Amino acid sequence: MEDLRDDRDSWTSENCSVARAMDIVGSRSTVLIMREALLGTRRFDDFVRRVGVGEPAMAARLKEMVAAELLERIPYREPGQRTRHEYQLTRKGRELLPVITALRNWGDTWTAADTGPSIVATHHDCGEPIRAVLRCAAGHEIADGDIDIIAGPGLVRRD
Amino acid sequence: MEDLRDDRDSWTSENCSVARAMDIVGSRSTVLIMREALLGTRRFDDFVRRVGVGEPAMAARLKEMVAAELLERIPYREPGQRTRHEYQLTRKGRELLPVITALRNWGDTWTAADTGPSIVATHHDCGEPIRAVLRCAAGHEIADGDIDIIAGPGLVRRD
DNA sequence: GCGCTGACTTCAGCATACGCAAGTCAGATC
DNA sequence: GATCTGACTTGCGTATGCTGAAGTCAGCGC
Repeated sequence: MEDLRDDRDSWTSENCSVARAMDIVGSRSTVLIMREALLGTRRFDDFVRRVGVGEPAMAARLKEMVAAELLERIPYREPGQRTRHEYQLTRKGRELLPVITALRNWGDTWTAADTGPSIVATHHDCGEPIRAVLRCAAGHEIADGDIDIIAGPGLVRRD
Repeated sequence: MEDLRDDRDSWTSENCSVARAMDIVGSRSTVLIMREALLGTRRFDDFVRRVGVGEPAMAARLKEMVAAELLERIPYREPGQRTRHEYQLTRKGRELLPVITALRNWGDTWTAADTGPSIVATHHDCGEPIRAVLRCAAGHEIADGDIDIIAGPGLVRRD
């Protein structure tokens, strides 16, 4: 099987999933909102306070994220309160957890404060810390050089 | 063990590894340059052509990334050519692979073109496709609700 | 029907990111 | 010493992201 890296100029980066993903979650505040949402935050002013971004920016970001279907705007009502709206993660949003986790792992390793990480995600069943790792569909763990890059159905070749 | 999500307002998001990571790799073009670097690209004009960003932006980005120690600027010389410089991944840069992979997985699933993904990373030994997954240090695979969030040494509490 | 509150919106103003076009610069080839 | 080329830099103009301060709006409690 030919490895695409051997002839990098025979194909283009049109139709790149990384680029399309970055068009959606490419800004700093969007990622930090996802971090908070994955920690359970749902309300506008909690997002504002915990992410540390201003109200206008937050309103704009949340609107984008609802449009991108990362979040859903859902009415709720507490007893004796009027109807309000909260922002719940969709499945599409929840599935960004490996991205955020990988980012947190990397940040913990390479940009750590001298005090160490502030929070640790652990496995509920055994208490061991959780990391994002590479694994193949057969269950093997992937070491650094063990990867081939092959053509998918959407590859755009150049000739 | 107390789960920090139960009392989200008792601690702050200062010292957040995700935020610090985003300060370094938070822009679209930085991520796309990392994608190319992980595919083996090393030279200035190859980056310009393959990432699809202009020369001024590329020069600025590469300079930042060298300063952030994601890339190293290394002199090389081809026979009959003058000395030039290429950009090689450092270990710090190479360890962003799980982040990029998680992002590509997510993009393939949720933003796919109708044609399907353009490239697939496979395990060299068995040929199966590779994904970024969550795993705990004891080797268990992590399902969606199986995560606790506990305090790390660097947590900043609010009182 | 008035105040309160959470959830926004509106309005400057600034900083960064990017594009395009053109210019520079160093050194190997001729 | 003129030419060529890869690797940038300079100089614009535009778009996006953010901040801070102030204003709006929809009800529930009184």
